[in-house]
Amino acid sequence: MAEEPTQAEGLESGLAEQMAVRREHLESLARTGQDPFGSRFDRNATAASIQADFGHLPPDGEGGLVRVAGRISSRRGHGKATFMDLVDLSGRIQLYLKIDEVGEDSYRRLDLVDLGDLLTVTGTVFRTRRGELSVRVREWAVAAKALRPPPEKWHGLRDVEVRYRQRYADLLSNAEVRQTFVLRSRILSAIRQYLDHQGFMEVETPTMSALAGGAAARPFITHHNALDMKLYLRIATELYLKRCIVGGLEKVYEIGRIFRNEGISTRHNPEFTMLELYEAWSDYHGMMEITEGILDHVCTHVLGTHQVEVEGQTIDLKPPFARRTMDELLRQHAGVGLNELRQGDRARELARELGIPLADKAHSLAHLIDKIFEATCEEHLVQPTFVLDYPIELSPLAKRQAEDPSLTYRFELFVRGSELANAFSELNDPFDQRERFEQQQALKDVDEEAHPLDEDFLTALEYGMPPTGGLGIGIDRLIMLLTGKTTIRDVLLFPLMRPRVEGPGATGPGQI
RNA sequence: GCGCCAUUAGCUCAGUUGGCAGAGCAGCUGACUCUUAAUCAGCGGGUCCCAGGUUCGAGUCCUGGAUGGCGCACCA
Repeated sequence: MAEEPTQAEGLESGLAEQMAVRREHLESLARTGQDPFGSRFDRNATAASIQADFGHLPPDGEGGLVRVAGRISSRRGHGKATFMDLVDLSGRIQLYLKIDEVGEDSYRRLDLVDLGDLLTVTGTVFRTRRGELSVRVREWAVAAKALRPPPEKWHGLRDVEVRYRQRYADLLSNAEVRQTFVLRSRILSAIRQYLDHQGFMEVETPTMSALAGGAAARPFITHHNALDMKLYLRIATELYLKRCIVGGLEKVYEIGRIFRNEGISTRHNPEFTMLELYEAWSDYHGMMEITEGILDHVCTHVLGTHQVEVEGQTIDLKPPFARRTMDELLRQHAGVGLNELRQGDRARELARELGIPLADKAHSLAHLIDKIFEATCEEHLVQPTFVLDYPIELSPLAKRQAEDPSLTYRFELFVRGSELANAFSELNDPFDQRERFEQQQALKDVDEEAHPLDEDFLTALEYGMPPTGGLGIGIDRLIMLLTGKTTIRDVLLFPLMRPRVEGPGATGPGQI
């Protein structure tokens, strides 16, 4: 071991110096016979369980023996006594180590512990003079040595780029980030629990296929070597799930990853998670009930409240939600109904009047109506609102209304001006479906996202699909709403980032 | 794809009019047996994102680039 800091060390940069110190500590630890990367440790307590089990311990009381493990986040040495904070997923617990109690050798070895190290600890629970529940350590060991210093202990890791690129550093230094992902997991469990109780079965359909249908979006393209064929990553699960309904599975759902080759924004990641469910013998009214049921269940069993706060707005998720037709909303906020928009160039004119920026490509009527709705109505839909009766041009897979063939039995659920769910009574008439596909083919020149014609899906419909309700919920946006986040990247563990170019100045992964 | 903004120590951030690169945390040395953003004394640590340019002199001004954030477009 170096007696004094060498010249070389003195010249090293901050990080290299700190890593060198940690490496020396690791080696010294190994020399004392301790494995700096230990093995299994059977815990009988967590930070939170200690609070729960010994919360009523009197000031002079001494609780039972606990075995806890976690990361050292803070340390306050006092010569022959030391306090440390140990953090696990459940929370934080203070450790108290005194030279008289752990023994001199063990206490000296504490010099080899650095912030960020993972420790296993055995000791009794007591209350400090200041009243804080703590563990009086009898034995301790380094279970894994941290060779890199953790981010700043008080502010945590703030640099958003590093947070997303090195999420592990974000997670280990920001407890609230850990809690967001715990909550996401619980919400997904609750959704599955609710649907399973309603008699739905979870299925898995192909992520790759020769045709990307079920939505209007540009797909990712990949290639299968053995078959030497082009494959698309799915943009929706819809068409496969409906094949399941044809096959008699009656009530199916899939919570799956969807891939869309589109731009990236605070609300868009190239891959995202979508819940789609289909119920035979139901319709879009049934889907409204299920949508309300899912949200009610999650609010009740996960959040414990129906009020969520996002950017200072309070959203009330207590069902039933408002129900408004698209035509009604357009008349109210744009001053023009659907029928009028369909006439001549009215939609295009209005879009221009509203100053809607239109891309260079030509726009289908459906697209223009959608844009006008977006520009005039969406901002008013803050509290949960089902928007009903979408025009047929926007909905090539939805059932046509018997009373008005220009409309479909479809709704979208809006919250805070953005779409959270989309559902319709599924089109089960193979003749109508073929016509709609053909109309989409005609749009191909103006709309590159027009729906492809799926012959096998038509074949399935020809075997007979029962009247069916179908529903899609964007899970990431739901999680954003329920966790109060305004960026999709805050609810995705590993959002897509452009790779760092290697070279001088590059701060790629592993170079924090 | 377009516009605006950001990038300074391991981390969180200051940096004036263009004039020697700063603080807190973390690290190192020492003191301290109930602290909790522990405290006290001392020390080290910089490709100021990269490449050019202007200037006696650039973290600071100009041009180009990289990455990111926000907004727009596309979309869910």
